[in-house]
Amino acid sequence: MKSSSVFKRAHNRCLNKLAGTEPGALLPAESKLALDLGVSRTTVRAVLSSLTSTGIICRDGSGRRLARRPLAADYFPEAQTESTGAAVERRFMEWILQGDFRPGKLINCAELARQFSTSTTAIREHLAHFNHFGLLERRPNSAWMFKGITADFATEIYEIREMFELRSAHRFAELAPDAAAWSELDIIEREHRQLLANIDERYRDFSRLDERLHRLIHDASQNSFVVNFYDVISMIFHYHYQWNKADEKERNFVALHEHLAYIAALRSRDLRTIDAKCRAHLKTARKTLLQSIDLRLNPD
Amino acid sequence: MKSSSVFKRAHNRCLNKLAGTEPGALLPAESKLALDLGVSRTTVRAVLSSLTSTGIICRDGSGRRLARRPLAADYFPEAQTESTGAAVERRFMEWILQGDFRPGKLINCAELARQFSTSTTAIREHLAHFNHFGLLERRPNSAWMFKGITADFATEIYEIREMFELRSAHRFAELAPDAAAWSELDIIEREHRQLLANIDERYRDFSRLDERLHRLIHDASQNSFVVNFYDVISMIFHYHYQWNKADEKERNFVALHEHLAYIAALRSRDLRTIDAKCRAHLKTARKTLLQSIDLRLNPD
DNA sequence: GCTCTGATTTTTACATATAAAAAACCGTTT
DNA sequence: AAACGGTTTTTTATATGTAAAAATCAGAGC
Repeated sequence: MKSSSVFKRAHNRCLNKLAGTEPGALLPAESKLALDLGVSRTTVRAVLSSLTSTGIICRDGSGRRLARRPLAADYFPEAQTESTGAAVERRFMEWILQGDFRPGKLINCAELARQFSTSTTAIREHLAHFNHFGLLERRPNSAWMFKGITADFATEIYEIREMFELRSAHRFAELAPDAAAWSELDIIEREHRQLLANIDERYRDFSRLDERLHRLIHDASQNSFVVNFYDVISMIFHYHYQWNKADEKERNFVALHEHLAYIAALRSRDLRTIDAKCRAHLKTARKTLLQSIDLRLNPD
Repeated sequence: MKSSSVFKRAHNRCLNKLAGTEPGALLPAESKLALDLGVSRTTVRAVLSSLTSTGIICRDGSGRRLARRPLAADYFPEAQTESTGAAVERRFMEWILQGDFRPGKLINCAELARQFSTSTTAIREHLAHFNHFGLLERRPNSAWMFKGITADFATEIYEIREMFELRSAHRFAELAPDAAAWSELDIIEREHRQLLANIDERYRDFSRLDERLHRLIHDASQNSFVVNFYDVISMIFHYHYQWNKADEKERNFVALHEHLAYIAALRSRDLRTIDAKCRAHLKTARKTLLQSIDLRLNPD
């Protein structure tokens, strides 16, 4: 059966909205809330009905009013707001990064389903995702083969990444001066400087900023294959950031400066400079990833 | 329940092998046959047991002998050898190419399952494949959106294809002179010339040759992302070949000559010439695809 | 030892079943 | 008539069930 993660997520998001509302105030219409929370009116009604029974809101004719401010205890635990699919993908990545799986290892979904205590249907459907990422290879009527993450895999990914990012950076430089991307670049640059000013406490915030910058650049390619490919990079990086904590502050410090040089190059619109700064940064990023992989496969 | 397409395919392939065997001859061991037919020994035993009961083979101690030559009536119909998944993918492509689906059209899998008379599970699992190809967009808890095949989509694909194929062609030129790919290229070239000699009758065989040449070149990239991307190209082309029959002979004639120039460029190992010939051919191929798309979206 | 076949166990592919969520439908009210 | 809330219908996500196919086990013969 389906877990009610959509309901629970909407419920928590609704509480967040209500936290900024004065008690006694009238709530928006159901359809407005549905649009706002990104779910169907059916789910909104389920949430409102739940909030009524816990006494957070009360009916007033055909409308609803906030009865009291929501408390921390009114929220569903964060873990219950994750959909089964998202949980499978997260757990799978953690599983292959933490367990020691050599490339070539066979993975059967019956066993995985038992280990993750879900159904084989959910496993099958979501492992297909990693098949597309190149992490798994599906062999019909048989077990899946775990293929990476090896140094070769990283090299292949980076070969594509460099092609795509250079192309995207060129496109970025060609954007009209009034394009929204330029002001987003300004904001990102400012956040880089703020992060550098507090590097000692905030160095862990780098990865989110890294994602934002590179995604902005890739978006300029206007090519869905390029944009989708960044999802692969992003996923691989996301999980490896969690693994390799060695010299994290120093690495992020260097990367922040490389980003600033890259941003300046984009602003100059000089393709040669852009290529140079982009390549320099990607080279460092690849080195970091290869280091993480080496650390994981050959822990000292 | 699972269709026995694996069994039926193995059964037909086994009959093909037996057609070249003298009656009375001893069959290979079960495990040898399994390896040969690419299925498990369990399936081989099921096939052999079936062939025994139809009197095509007979037991001889612990071995088996061919009793009579197989007839056309002994084969399972071709349609039954297609797995459910493959059938769903093929039928879906035919459905979107033949029906008039404008980009943005919503597709729900419940309806598709009814139309294709399979289960929603099979539909869901295989539509995910087209999600990865960029033909569909999955919207959680809701219907799928059909995105292409539009002119924009073709342009995006060709942007990537050009990047990947130029890179692969360079790698191809750098292969050692004794690499197997060079002799495969010789064979492909010879087949091009043979096809050109009989262009009037055999022009339809071009698409298979096209696939072989480009796949050979992409393989030289040694990059699984590049190789996998060619699957997308291949699929799009495969279905559009079936659609656009206008000037087919002339188009294939031109393409064959472009291929020969491209092959000669690869042999010269001169990167400039390779780039020129590769670009020229891809430009024509893109034009053909765009024409097919236009023909489909705006039939005269 | 290795290779073969026969029998048993496990896994995969897919159909079916069902709660969660979306969508559609339908009077009311403004 | 557009917006709203109540109700009903349909669809999605996923758990469960099962035939097909793979994998494993076990004994026989060389």
